[in-house]
Amino acid sequence: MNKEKIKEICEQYEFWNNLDENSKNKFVSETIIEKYSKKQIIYNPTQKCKGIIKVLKGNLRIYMISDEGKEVTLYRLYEGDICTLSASCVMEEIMFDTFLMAEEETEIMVTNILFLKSIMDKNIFLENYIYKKTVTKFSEVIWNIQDLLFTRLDKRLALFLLKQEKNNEITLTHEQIANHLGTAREVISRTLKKFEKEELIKLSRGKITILNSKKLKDIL
Amino acid sequence: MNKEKIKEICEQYEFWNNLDENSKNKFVSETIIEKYSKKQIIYNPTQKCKGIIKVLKGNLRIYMISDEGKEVTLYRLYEGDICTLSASCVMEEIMFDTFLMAEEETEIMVTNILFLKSIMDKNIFLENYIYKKTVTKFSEVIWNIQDLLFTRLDKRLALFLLKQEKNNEITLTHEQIANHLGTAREVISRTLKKFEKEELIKLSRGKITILNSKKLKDIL
DNA sequence: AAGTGTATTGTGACTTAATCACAGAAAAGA
DNA sequence: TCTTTTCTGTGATTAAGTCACAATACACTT
Repeated sequence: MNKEKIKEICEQYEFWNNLDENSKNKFVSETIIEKYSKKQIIYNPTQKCKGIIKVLKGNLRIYMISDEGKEVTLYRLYEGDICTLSASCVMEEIMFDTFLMAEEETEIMVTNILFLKSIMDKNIFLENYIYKKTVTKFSEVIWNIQDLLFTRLDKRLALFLLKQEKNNEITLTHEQIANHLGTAREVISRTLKKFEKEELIKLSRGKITILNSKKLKDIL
Repeated sequence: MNKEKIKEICEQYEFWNNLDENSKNKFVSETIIEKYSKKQIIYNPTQKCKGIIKVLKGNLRIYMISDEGKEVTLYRLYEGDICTLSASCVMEEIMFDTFLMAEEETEIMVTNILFLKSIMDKNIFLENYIYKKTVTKFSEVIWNIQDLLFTRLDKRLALFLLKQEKNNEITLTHEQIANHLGTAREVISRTLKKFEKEELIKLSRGKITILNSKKLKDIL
């Protein structure tokens, strides 16, 4: 019965109709559902490669770790998204190690990498699908990094607040915001304090209230 | 006779044997050789898409320009390298604009994009080749940016000097070095001056001489 | 050889952001 | 209520980018 659900989701893959009947069946049987709890690491470079992941519930963070131990978030995946970096061992072009963590209670569907490898040699449609998805995400990463390099932090923060806001409220800690924007918590705290002094927002523990979204937009 | 040379180079493409005879001939006839002088812009986003480029001589710089007009170099291509970003219009996944400039006297081979588009729909091997090459370069970009984000400038500069050195000499201006490392000229000048005071290098106009490469390596 | 213009380098002053090191406040748990 | 943990605030310091301009070296003319 679980397999039925898996099959249904697998059939949505663009390359699905380019697989032969045999491969289709094997694909489903080589695909499993896994559940992870908040902050649990799904994949790290010391483990053997995992395979293609599809997010069914929750969200994932893909990040790198520098020599000094600092993390850079490359991107996040949400419900319905596909992760190919967890299958990076089939792409010899990729020369850096990534980590994968569940940010929330998360449910994913994983297709075994050895199986994928075995059909990729015969099926270029699958290979192409993986590379295409990877280009999409890398393009996103490069775009974000250019923003990070060139846009002042107050602008980025203002934009982030406006994007996250629901009913003029953002329920995130400064730590979490810093993590999303790729900076340090203190910097966020200070900038938020500056916004508060200008009466653009009101701060409280774990929550930010937007008081003047017009002026906040002016920062952009 | 020029076409003979072009054909010869085209035959090295990995996807070549996956083209039919007709496409092979058309491919050659749709491929031309172009020459550019130093600092000449080969491609900018306002132009229509160019096509796949192979560098025959010289080198290219691929870069983005921020809203405020600042440049970020994504990567450079040298003899034998292939540029797929100049064909980014066939990859809808790419969401940023890039520029292409000849850094030296440069000779390139360009295959017309409209022709490529027409066979890409029928030929997944070509499509896959382009995506694969793009992943390779993007992987490099992400790697470089992580270095830029996390490694101190003096380290990166020391490494750069050691890499560029020929007979303990580097014949580049501070401006050029800054451009390679993605920073400002003043910062390079100051850091070099610091190195000179520590007697690691000797500075002269347009030239840097390494005096103590051991100590320079210690910085890393 | 002197004069002129351009490219290159040097440097002080200032700003932004990252980092370190705490202190204090708020919430959660026992 | 007391204790512990999480979150926030803030000063001090440092790295790097930015602005503005001075000083030098070289190339080219006359």
